[in-house]
Amino acid sequence: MSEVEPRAEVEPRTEAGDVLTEVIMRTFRLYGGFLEAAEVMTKPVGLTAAWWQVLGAVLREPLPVSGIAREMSLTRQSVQRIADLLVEKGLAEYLPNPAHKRAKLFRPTAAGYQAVSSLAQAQHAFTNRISAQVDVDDLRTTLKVMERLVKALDADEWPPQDT
Amino acid sequence: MSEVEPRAEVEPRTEAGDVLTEVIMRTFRLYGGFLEAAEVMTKPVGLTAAWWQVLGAVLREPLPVSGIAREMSLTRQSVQRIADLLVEKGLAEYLPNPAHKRAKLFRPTAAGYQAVSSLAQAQHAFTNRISAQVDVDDLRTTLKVMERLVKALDADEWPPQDT
DNA sequence: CAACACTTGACAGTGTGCTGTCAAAATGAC
DNA sequence: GTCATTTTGACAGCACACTGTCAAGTGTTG
Repeated sequence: MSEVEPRAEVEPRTEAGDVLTEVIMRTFRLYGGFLEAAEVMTKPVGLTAAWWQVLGAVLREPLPVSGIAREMSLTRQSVQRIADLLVEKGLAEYLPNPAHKRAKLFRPTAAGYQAVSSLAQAQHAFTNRISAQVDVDDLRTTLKVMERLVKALDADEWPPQDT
Repeated sequence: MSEVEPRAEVEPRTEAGDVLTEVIMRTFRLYGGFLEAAEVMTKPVGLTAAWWQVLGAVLREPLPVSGIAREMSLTRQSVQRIADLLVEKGLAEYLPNPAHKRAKLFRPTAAGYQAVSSLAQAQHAFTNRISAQVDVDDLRTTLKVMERLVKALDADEWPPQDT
């Protein structure tokens, strides 16, 4: 066929690539929609989506702030701010950490547990309601594809070609 | 069957609901991943993901800031800030609007067009690369499901039951 | 034309996440 | 035990999107 032209090489847009572009746009819309739904759910309980997430990370066992950040791949600083707010609102508390003098353990209070468990209710109602409107097998396929995509993205540190 | 117990009614967690919960978590991860990819792509061009989005909205025809905001369901204020920055960087400009004295028309400059078109290249390379790692039919199914979910979310303004 | 409602840009403030820097505490190597 | 490295919390600053308020401009209606 024709020779390679290394400079003017125009990327040819595959069909799969076009579908993925559409998927990406839906991902953004869904992200917004799910976030909004989370805010609707959390409002009556007096939380925000972010607080819910942080509180949810320490339901099973207390963790230092930096540990929470690591577990959900956020920065210490973001989690710290929210954790302080949660303590201020009485939904969580800091415990002395026998293993580390600075890194106090973070844990929900009774009020915190109660808020989260009532949110779990709302969340199940929500996911049941929405998922009832799609084919379950297709939904499983979707989950499988999304897992593949997450993996592909993680592996795609955009290796600068052949270096 | 058993009578209705309107108060203590515990939501029973359907299987589809559980799958959707997983899908939601992947949605958040993918959102983060795609956003990061966009930032990697835009950095060499001197843009950010948000700037790209705003610039992309006026490729075909100039629009006032409020029109852009409306088209991409953002607030006027967010778009205004970015539009001002883009003008400051010489990537876009304001034109007098014959139809409205205050609402100037926003449009990319030649430099802006060039930046966006080079980004289109990078974006195609990216989507081709990633989409090659999943089954195309499954990807189409995913798109279909996501469209259904977007629709379901939009319709789910959480109508307070029967009011 | 006058009075009204709506749109628009400007300005101020909030929430969420990020990066960067610093010092104290903990850890690991020697 | 000592010293360099890493982890951690605290503090400061930035990007992005939001809400709310105000005045100027536009349009609609009587």
